[in-house]
This record gives sequence, structure tokens and C-alpha cells, in this order.
Amino acid sequence: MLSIYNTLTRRKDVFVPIQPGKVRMYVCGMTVYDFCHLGHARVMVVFDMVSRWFRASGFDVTYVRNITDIDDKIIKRANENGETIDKLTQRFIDAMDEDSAKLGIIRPDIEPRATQYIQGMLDMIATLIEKGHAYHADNGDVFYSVRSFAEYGKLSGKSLEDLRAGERVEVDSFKKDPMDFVLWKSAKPGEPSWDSPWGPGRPGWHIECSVMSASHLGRHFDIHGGGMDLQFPHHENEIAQSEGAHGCVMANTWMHNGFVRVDDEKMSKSLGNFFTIREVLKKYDPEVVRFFILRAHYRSPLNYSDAHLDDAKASLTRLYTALRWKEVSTNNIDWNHPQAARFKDAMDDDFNTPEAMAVLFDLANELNKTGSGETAALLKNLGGVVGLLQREPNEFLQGTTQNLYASLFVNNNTFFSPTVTNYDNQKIDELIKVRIEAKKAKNFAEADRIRKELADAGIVLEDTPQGTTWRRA
RNA sequence: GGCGCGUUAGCAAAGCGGUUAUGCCGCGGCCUGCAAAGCCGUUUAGGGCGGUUCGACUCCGCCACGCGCCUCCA
Repeated sequence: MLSIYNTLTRRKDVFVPIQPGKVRMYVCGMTVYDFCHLGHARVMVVFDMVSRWFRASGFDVTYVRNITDIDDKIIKRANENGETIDKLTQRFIDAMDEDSAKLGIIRPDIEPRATQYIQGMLDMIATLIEKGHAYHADNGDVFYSVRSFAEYGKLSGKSLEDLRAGERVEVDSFKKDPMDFVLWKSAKPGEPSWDSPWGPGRPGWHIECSVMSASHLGRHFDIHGGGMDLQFPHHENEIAQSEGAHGCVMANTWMHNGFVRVDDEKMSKSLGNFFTIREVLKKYDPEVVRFFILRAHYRSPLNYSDAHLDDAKASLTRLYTALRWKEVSTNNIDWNHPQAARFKDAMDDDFNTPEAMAVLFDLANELNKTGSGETAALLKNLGGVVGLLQREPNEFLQGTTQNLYASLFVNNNTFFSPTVTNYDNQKIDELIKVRIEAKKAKNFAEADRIRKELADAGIVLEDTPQGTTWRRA
């Protein structure tokens, strides 16, 4: 039985799909005006893991993750760059797709773009006005009237009184209530706009998610996810809009992943302390980044630092080292196997990936002791359930993929710069041969010299019963 | 000010009212020409003060500290 922590109820609830065997999930995606940072990577990896686990558990999943392609910051950035909005957003959508592919993320089933749902938004806004949940203000904007929705605050646990008391922003005099939020912004000169019954303008941020989720998943669906910071006001407002317009519950389960932090502070654009995914991938293998994210629980804060990435790399190296030289068949997982059952229990307990990872390490230990093909297969296949350990071990250990990344450049942004070294695979193999001869001749000084030479270049030699092999440190 | 979350060994990070988490690092041993990898063993825990209990890191209360949301933010 799968339990999920539901922000709405503030506890773990047993997951019961609306339609048996079917999961409909909506996740708030990116606003595409810049490269994705590690915080975005976490959302993508976490909900990729969630959808993979649902599928591994036999569910038919429809996973929708939207793209916000119209927004104040997009307009501003396009103006700054002297670039059209279309060109700007497409550029960063392409970059996002590249980044997420590197991280082993399976594309969501549907990735709707806000600008393609304007009509739906106009319809929903009209419905909200009709039902008394929204009003056309004197400045031309259309606002949602929070007072009209009795349950406003049920997700974030905030009351309108508390919110007003803590009001820190200049109150917009056109609003009936300071907490009212905009559904339709009337266009200012030079801004992109769409025609509407309330004059030319563009949608507010929140309305797009209400429309896109209903378009693809229906008015009532299973899971709505996103980063913690979207809980309020974004998700609270989505609920007010959707439930106000449709008169039914929007989503049964609300999932929120924790932040990525730097020095114990939230990584964010506004703080300027962010690292883009591609920046991090210059130094670290993408699977290391994925593992780094999955070895923490999705709701916990995750501190980013090179030391932690190094640690994750060493850990993942242990798993791949165990799988080295093993013939592994990708048969189905026997969930009755004690370790597989433990893995399943962990995942079923609100996606406890740290515990699931511990299972992988226990299997690696068993594999190192027994060399059992069955254990190797279980290790690799369980890893595959969360999108790990699917490469040839030597591809990971010897970093041969670095050559592949080296060829990827995006808009003058170096995507991956492999350690510049004169030691390509051929050179390494040659030196290993020379060293083997030296060893045969008992010339250990020469053998050690070669090993030292390679070690200085970041190549670690290992003499095994199968012969001499190597990996990158 | 309001609401919420967290505090586990050198670092990272889980479960659990009593039985080895796990990984990295350190230390000792085995293996090795020597290493590396691996195996075996091992040192470091549960913010503070009370309470419940035969027994609490685990439940309850208070305090301290840290973080987040209340404004765009994954």
C-alpha cells in the first residue's frame, strides 16, 4: 500500500486513485526565461521518480508538467535581450529539455504551454465572474475575490485575517481585498496581449495551471505537485480558481518537494545563489547529480556543495564498482525477494528513496561477497526503477561519456568540459601494457612509476584477478 | 507579527518505544610485490529541560537555535 504525505491533510495518507489503476498527476513546471538551476532539477528528478514508481507499481500514469511561456520576467528579459518572446522561450525550453534528458528524466506525457490555452483561461475567468468569484476592476484588471471562496487558505493553513495582518506589500487600491489576486492583466503599451471581453491583456500566473490541469486531467484529478514555495500563494490560488469555477475538489493529494539550499539558504533567483544544471554538469556526471537528489528524502532540504557532490560520486562509484564485470540480465524484479520487498516498502512509504538507496548498498555488499548474477540483476533492476545504474559500469567509472558531453555546446555556454588530459583511452591502455611487462619482469619501480604517472592524471589503476583495469578518480 | 518545518555521530542521511540503517571519511586486520578495489572489524549519535513508560533518539510539554512561507520564486 502506497502512502503519500498530503500537504492538504498534513499527514501521510494511503493513496487511493480516483479511477482504479490510473494516476493523473499535474506538476508546476518552469517559467522559461533562463537556464534551469538545481532547484528545478530537484522538481524534475523528484516527480520523475514519483511517476516511475507509480508505473513500476502497475499504474497507468498521465503526467502533465506545464511550461509558463508568458510572464512579466519573460517580457522583461526579451526586451533586455532585444529578442522576441517566442525566440527566448523556445531557446530556454530547448535548454531545459537538454538538461532534463541528461538527468535521466523521462519526459512528462504532456507539456502544455500557457500561451496555447488563452481561450480556456478566458472561459474560466468568465465563469468565475459569473459565479461571483471574480470582478472586473476599474483599472481594467480582473481580480479573484478571495472573500468569495470560503475555503481560501485550506492548503497553506493561512487565514485571510492572518494574511492581512502580515501584509507587507502596498495595497492595490483597485482590489476589494488586499489578498485578491489578478486573473487578467490589462495590457500596457508595447506589451504582448490577447483580446478579451475585458479588453486586451494577458493572463495572471495562477489561472494557467487551473486551465491546463483541467484540460488534460479533468476537473478532479489525483496528484498536484510542485516546489514548497508554490504552496502559497500559487497552489492556494489554483484551488480557489478551479474549485470556485468547477464546484468540485481539484486534486486529492498535494505534494511539495523541499528546497535545494546553499549554505543553509534557499537557492533562488532572487538571492542570486543559484547554480544552473549545466554549470554543475561541467564538473559532475549527471547521474551523480540524480543520485545526490535521490539519496535525500524529497521533502527534506538538500544542501548543495561540491563536498556533497563528491560524496555522492564516491557512493555511486561503489555501486557501479560492484556491477563491474557482471553479466546482468534485465529480467523482471521478483518483489518477493527480501531486499526487493524492503525496497518496495521504502518507496511505498512516501517515496523514501534514502531507505531504497540503502537497499542498493546492501545488495552491492552481498554482490561483492558472492558474485551472484541474481544479486547483480536485482541491484541493477532496482536501480533502474528510480532511473539509476543503467549504464555500462565502465562507462560511468571511466567517464567515457565525457567525450559525448564535450561535443555539446549551447549558445556559447560550454556544456561539459572534460578534464584536459593527454591520457586518452588508447594512451592509458598502452601504459597499462608497458606496466604489465614491467611487473612480469619484477621491475616494480617502473610499474609503480607508471601507476603514479596515471594517478597524477586522475587515473586510478586496479590490479584484479581479471587483469588490470582503471577508473577516473 | 501570523503560519509551518527542522535540530541524529567528522560529513551526508533514514527507519524505529527495547534488536547493525546506509554512504563518505578515520582507524585496525585480511587480500596485494606494493597499491587500488573488495572483505572483516571498529571509533564518533540523537539541541536543552521536564513528563509518560519496565524502557525514549523514537510519544507529550516547554525552551533554545536554524530554516521556510506570508512579495516573483521549483
